[in-house]
Amino acid sequence: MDNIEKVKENMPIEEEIFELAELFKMLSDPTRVKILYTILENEMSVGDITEIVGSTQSAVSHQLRVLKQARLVKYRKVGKSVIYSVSDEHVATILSMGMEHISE
Amino acid sequence: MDNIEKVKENMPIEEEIFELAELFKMLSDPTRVKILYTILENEMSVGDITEIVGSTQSAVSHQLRVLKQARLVKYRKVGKSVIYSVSDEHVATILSMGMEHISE
DNA sequence: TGAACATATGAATATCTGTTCATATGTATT
DNA sequence: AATACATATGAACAGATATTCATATGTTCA
Repeated sequence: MDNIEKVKENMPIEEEIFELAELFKMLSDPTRVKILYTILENEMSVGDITEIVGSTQSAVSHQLRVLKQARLVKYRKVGKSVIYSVSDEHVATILSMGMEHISE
Repeated sequence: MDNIEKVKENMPIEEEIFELAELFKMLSDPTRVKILYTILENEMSVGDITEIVGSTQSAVSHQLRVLKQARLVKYRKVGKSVIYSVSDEHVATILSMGMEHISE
């Protein structure tokens, strides 16, 4: 068996490759990364996230929707506010892996 | 000190956020992910990569350039061929962290 | 040197993405 | 009910991105 066949066999299937790329795509925008860091340890309202991230309310809301669809964040409603948090412990791990990589 | 201030203090600086997003952007395209999986364990010529990835030679070459600029891959020339490999052990870790995340 | 091969590159194009602006929706308060 | 507040949403736009096609560059071998 040559190398090419060996690699082909160990290659994740098309769908996994696609989903993986999709996951990283979620982390490929500075605004989204900031949002995730913001709510990594504390849940936060959209208003607070907006202030911390330093973008507009609309932009933040749009990005929260993207993150929500990817199931990277969850939310609960409290009165007029909507409070977001990271929905998955892996997110922190992946972010710090990445951070470790770039700080070298 | 309120929560907002606390989060702002722990937030990575703008440049780190940007670089981090940039790193993940490299992993946000299926073709690039496939290329990286291909050369994760064995170095491979562009021709072999092209066959494994199942794209065109040109597309693969363009993406290799992107990965090269991000210093995620390195290469050596052997005769007419150029042989690429992953330049950083972290890449494997980040990929499998991501893979672990999606397979749940 | 010339032909064949391997890879890189540039231009063009179609698609995707993030932001902005305006406004809608939903909730609390008076 | 009317107003103020918090968030979401849709359309439009500008910029980015991946692929394709054609071709250039560079290397080997006859």
